[in-house]
Amino acid sequence: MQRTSLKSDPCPVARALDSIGDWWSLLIIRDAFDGVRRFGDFQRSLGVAKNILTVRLRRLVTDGILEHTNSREGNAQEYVLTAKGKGLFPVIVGLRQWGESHFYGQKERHSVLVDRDQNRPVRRLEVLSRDGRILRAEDTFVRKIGS
Amino acid sequence: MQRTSLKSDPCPVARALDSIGDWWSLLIIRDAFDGVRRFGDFQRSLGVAKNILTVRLRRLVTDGILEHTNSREGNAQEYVLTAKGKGLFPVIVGLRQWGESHFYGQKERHSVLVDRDQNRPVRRLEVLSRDGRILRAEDTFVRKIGS
DNA sequence: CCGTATCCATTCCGATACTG
DNA sequence: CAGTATCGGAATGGATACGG
Repeated sequence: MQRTSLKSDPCPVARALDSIGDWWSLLIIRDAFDGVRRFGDFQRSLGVAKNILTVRLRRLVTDGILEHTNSREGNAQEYVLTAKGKGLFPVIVGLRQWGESHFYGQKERHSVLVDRDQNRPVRRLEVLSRDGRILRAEDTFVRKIGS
Repeated sequence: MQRTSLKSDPCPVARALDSIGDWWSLLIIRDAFDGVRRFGDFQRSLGVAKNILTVRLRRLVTDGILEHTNSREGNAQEYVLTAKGKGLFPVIVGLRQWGESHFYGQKERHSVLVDRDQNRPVRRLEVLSRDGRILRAEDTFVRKIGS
């Protein structure tokens, strides 16, 4: 039996996770946001086996999240986020802030995402309604379409 | 060799993914946000094998994301999101909106997350600076703390 | 109805050796 | 440097049978 594919799942969350819902992909994407571009740099930064990294990178390229610029003028090839890949920025930020809130003891400090302009931490990620209210899960529901 | 644990990784994203970075956990959490509470309902909704679901639920309870209310007055036990689990709301919304944007053809429609008060779709999730500007990845950097 | 136990196939992952 | 090839152990996933 094969792992169930979620590519055709009606839920957008499921389809998203079909692409990036494994152990390494989101970490690769995090590194990409931090400016990592080369195979060896991903490999050292993540401590992942090279064969695994190869497969993961290939998948991300196939799914249009990374672009493999092989044809740059006479120098090293790179993996760069596409527009689709950059669209995951709020997800990474959300994971980061959730991690900061719940996985560090009182004395243990962690890195912070900083706004370049203001040189201050980024505002906490919130789900907002059209008129700017902060929404919690209880304030929302999923309106199903079609079947 | 065992899978590398990320529990002590310096990066908050990594620690977060150590808890929820597998194929099923985020889908379970999505269902929990949608009001699913019982074992059998998760099982049917996800189509996951029961033994796997058992392990995943136990892990989520251990990590403080779900609470297993066994002691309710003489009736069925339930799995409910804790405060920590509810903190993943922006992440789920981010995944949902990213999935909506990139995995549906022009004619294929999808469900929408709706604000109960206004009965309108929730605002697109954005990363904001302290003064309300919309930040993109290029506008931010990670300030590392300690080593 | 809520799980647990067992079995088996597939996949994942890490280590290492190797190629261009 | 950027992968590919191969190997073995571990984890995952699905099906099914079973117990409370």
